[in-house]
Amino acid sequence: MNKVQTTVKDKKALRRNAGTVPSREESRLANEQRILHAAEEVFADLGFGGATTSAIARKAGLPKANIHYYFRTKEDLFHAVLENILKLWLDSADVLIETADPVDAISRYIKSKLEYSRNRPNASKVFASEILHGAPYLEKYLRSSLKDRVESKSAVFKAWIDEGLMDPVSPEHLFFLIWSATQTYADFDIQVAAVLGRKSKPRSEDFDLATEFITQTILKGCGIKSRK
Amino acid sequence: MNKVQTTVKDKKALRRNAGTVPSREESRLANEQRILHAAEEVFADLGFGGATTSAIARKAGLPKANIHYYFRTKEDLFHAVLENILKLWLDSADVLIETADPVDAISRYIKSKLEYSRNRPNASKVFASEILHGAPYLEKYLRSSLKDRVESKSAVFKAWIDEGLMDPVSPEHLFFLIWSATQTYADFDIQVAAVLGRKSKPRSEDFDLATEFITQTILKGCGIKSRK
DNA sequence: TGGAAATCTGACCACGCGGTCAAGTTTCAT
DNA sequence: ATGAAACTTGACCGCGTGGTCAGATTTCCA
Repeated sequence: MNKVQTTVKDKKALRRNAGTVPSREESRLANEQRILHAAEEVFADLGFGGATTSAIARKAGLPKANIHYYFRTKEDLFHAVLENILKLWLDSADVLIETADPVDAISRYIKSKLEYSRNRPNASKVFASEILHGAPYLEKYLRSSLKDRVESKSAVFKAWIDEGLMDPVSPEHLFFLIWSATQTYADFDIQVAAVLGRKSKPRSEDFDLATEFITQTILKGCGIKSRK
Repeated sequence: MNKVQTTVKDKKALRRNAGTVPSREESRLANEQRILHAAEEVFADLGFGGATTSAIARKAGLPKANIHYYFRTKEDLFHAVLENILKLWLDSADVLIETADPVDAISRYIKSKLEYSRNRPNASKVFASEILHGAPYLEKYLRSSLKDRVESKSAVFKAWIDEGLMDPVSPEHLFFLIWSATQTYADFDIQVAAVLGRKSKPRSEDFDLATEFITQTILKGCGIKSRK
């Protein structure tokens, strides 16, 4: 009862002795991640308006008040989820550089977009839902960062066009086509599954076929040629 | 005060004399339409969970209780909106018939899908939002009517493939491509507008360019040939 | 022209929501 | 060892929501 150091009434101390107790910072980060993950799922299922903080808390296995300790308001939490997703979105176009081989670069881009749809469907849905409902939070970002990004990557397409490596298509609309064609397998997975007769989610082989089909159609449709 | 027949305290009677009073049925239908229209807009903006019946009532210019007189619950109203939209969706694939000219039929199909995106963006958004969030109401329909529809129209594509009029692509995935490529101009109009530097909505000329680009890319990408 | 049926609406209600708070417990630098 | 700061959480609150209802008004046809 008075063994000060070794008493076992403290679960944390027990785990610490097993070498598993997280430090303050570790557990803070871990909790934030749990909350963000749970929130992503709930927002994807119910939308911002339909989601409740208590549903998120339940899914994260924490009391509701704890959610509000880490994220002041439901809106703050939603924004944090979106920020997380944006990073993934931005980086994917990095394969598109002027000196790359067009066939190679575009194939990779489509492939990575589809892998994202397969691996992070909830992230894709939250993002889609935000834009669908008028992007009240993201609009600024869309008009600045994304627009700049697209402009700079459009220059790559234009260079390829000048080199005769692809047909003179509108780079912006080509982006819209690639984005929509690939994200539809995440955002509308229920529809895809229904049409293909899958029980719930599209299968792995459906994604493979989609990759093949979209890649071939766009390469051929835009007359994209290899340097080799 | 006792002029029984001609008293003017009754606005409806006044209008009736001007030949404009709607009958009971007319006004019922008119009200239903007003409510459905307002609801479509609010659901598109806020999603099912974010929409409120009083916001819908305000937009329709009717007291909230009246909304509940015509549609018992918010869910009933949402379903009514969806049913309305489904009709439009189903009919659009009618141009795809075996004896048609492939280039012609697919061009028309893409064109009509894009016109729908331009003219009824809110309808498209409500539909998208429902599927995005797991299609709790539409799932049955997706797995039956839509699947049947796609299967029967896939047969048309297969016949064309056998005739050597197009490459041997997966008809289902071709549908996914056409749907996503065209609907993105309604569902993600804010993103399209932002990237193209438009103030709010994409312009008419953006839709024209999109039509041209998508049609050409898919025709060429799938090697679709004309009978002529 | 009477009165049943349909339509309209202001006032109301129970409920669940986002958010707060005070009283704890745990951590950790000193 | 200490105590300030960080974290945890059950209990609570005001508000706006979806939905109800009773009573007034209008329509319509027998």
